[in-house]
Amino acid sequence: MALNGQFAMAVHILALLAKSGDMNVKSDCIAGSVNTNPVVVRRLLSQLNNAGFVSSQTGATGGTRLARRPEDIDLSDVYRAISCGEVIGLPHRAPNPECPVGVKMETVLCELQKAVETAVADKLRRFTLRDIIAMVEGSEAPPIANIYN
Amino acid sequence: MALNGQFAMAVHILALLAKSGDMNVKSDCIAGSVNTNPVVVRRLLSQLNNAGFVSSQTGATGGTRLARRPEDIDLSDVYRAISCGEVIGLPHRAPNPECPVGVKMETVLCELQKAVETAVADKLRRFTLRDIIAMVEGSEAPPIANIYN
DNA sequence: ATATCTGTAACAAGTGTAGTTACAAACTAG
DNA sequence: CTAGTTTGTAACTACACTTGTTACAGATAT
Repeated sequence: MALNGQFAMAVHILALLAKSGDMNVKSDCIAGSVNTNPVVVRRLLSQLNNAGFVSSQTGATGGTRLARRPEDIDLSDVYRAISCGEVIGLPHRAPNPECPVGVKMETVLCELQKAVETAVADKLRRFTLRDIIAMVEGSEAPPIANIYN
Repeated sequence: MALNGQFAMAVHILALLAKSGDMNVKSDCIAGSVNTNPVVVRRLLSQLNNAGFVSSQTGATGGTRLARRPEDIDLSDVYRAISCGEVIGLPHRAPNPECPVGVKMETVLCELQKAVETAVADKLRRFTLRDIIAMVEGSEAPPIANIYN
């Protein structure tokens, strides 16, 4: 399974909150849309809260709402806030230290990893939450075409 | 753990083979450098063989060698050949079909996934196996600086 | 006070990867 | 042709990670 199904869920949740404006949305309600358990939602909301994207209230009329404007949240921020796995995973066991190639490969792969991670962040930075809800709302001719640049 | 530790290992192996030229390299030897089990190496070599990157021989003087020139193999090909997981994983459970936002999110996230996957491939395409061994060999001033563009 | 919701801990279940052993098939050398 | 070596692959175990679920304490509005 995907390491970062969490990221997809986070975007889903944030879009939901963005569309709800100032209203407090309950984890039960979110879970209904995402089709999962409320606790799973709250676990993720906890991370989004720490990152300052949302703010939650306990109690009878509690729930969660967006803490920033949708145009001020871009997906690279979200990607960073959610502890996703790395795009290019490095091996668990380090290479044989007695093999000169192996030792060098370790640093090369590490640089490569950073390069790819940067490319992903650059791409995600092009999308704000506002763009996402525009895509969700516009049934015809969504700005999805702009994705490929 | 990382879904695609396999990709890192594939690059390591291919670099090793590239440096060995026409010589057959045994899975035991590769496993020694990567620091893992020969069978794990052979499993991965099997995928690289299917993709046409390497060719193997059984028997006494057997082993594996590169089937193409290092400058004709780029890392996006390798990434595609190795069955890595997706960069952005989509949720296993589909969203609630009765939630209009959820349904729309599914397609938006799918487009987003494709966009990121494309960005990764574009970045990896910039590196051939020849570039990788240049990085491994050059102890000073490797072309790693070129990674960030 | 009571009802309701969040935050978090704890646990079970399912899944995937890595490591390992074992063995058949293929091939070379003498 | 026989003996030795190596690949290719199946089967199994161990480990780690993610998700789903239950349970409950703390906070808050009515």
